[in-house]
Amino acid sequence: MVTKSVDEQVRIIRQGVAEIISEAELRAKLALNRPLVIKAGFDPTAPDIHLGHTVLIHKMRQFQELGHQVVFLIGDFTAMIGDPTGKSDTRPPLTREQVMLNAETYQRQIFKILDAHKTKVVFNAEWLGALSPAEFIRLASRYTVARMLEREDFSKRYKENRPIAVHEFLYPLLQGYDSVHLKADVELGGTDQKFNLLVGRELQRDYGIGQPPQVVITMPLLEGTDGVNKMSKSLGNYIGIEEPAREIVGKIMSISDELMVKYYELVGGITPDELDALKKGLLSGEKHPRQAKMELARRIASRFHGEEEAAQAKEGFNSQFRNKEVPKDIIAYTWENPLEKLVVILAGVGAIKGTSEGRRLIKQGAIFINGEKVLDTELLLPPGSREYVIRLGKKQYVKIQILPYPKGGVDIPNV
RNA sequence: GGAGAGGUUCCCGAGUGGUCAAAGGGAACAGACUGUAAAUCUGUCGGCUCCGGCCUUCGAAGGUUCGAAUCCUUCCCUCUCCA
Repeated sequence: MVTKSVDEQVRIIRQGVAEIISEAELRAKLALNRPLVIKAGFDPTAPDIHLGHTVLIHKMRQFQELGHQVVFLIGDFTAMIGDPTGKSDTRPPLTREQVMLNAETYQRQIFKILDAHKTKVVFNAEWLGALSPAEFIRLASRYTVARMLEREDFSKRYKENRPIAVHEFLYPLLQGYDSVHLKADVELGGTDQKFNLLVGRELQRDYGIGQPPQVVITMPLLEGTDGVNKMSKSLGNYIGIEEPAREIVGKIMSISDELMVKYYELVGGITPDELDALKKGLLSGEKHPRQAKMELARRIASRFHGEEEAAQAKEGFNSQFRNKEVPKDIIAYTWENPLEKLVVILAGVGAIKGTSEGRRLIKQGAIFINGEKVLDTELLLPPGSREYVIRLGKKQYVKIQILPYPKGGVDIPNV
């Protein structure tokens, strides 16, 4: 049921978007007062999704809350051809099994944001796989090479004499054909998808779907925790939504203040009014950025792990970093050879990569045993009944108990 | 089919016989400063180390040499241009 006025809807839809092509057309569609078909496509290449992916999903949720029909399209057909975006390494085409497995993961994860009952999940192999070669050629004939080269990615590569594989031209066409098939009213995508989304518009017109072509809405790409590059697994700057709550909280607390506002806007799940209030509060100094960030962290953590875990994560974070307390649940190890070097033990249990790293950390004053800074890189750890609580850097803690030789007889020096 | 360019440490990229574990930048890690902010500054950044060094690395395999990332041979891979 669509209940809100066009103006109200537009205000919510506009939150955080990069571009709407065009807003007038969007208004016209909204004025029809029927649930619109909102399409967003995802490649099932990622085995699990991170916060960056959820930008689109949050936008979908807003549409869903406004009473529209969101369609979560899994590009299983396109994924089996292979990834065409020249930026990444050529990926080996996925097998049917991998695609299905990844698709399942998607479904498990997206419904933490979307309402499963109101979401239509579709696979494009269903119709793309059914296209005959003749229909395929017909589809390819709808677009010219010159127009394809309008795409920034293509034209740049073309000018720079870098290769463009023929099948890469098919990608926008296939994606656009999805819009034809689904009779999409709106297609959502990242800003990097703009060209593809526009092709969908043209194809809809060309095929004549009996309604005005889709409105294109692009969303900004969410920067990762480094604040510079777009969030991606390969860059290691991502926040996975299935990561432990404490990880999510920790990572969000480490982002910059500017980025925090963007996160609020794109994945915070808040209304335009709430966003305005937040910005004002930060500007006037009424709201401390740290407090706002913690609220965001808790918000996001609780979405994926529930209130309770999020609250625990928050508490754990505060006690560790604010009150400088030793966290409660640190990994405990036992070590069976007494009189071993600390660096060897730490490497042995996997807390560090190798003894060289351990020596480096000690030299840099980053290792503490029971609160005391370790100064000697060759320090031996004597056995004892008590566990050593070892801190490495600011974040990492391990507990290690050194077992004495069963027969005894070894001198136990003091630390 | 013909001509040419190139594959260097996590990434980009310099290096064309010894002074090369290999410039510079980025990432990463640590320290200072803090709100575990960000930014900035400093340090580390192949492995091992008795801190003297030792071992392994420059697409792969051989070879020349006292000595090779650098020269030769073969092979694998990537790219461009011409047809």
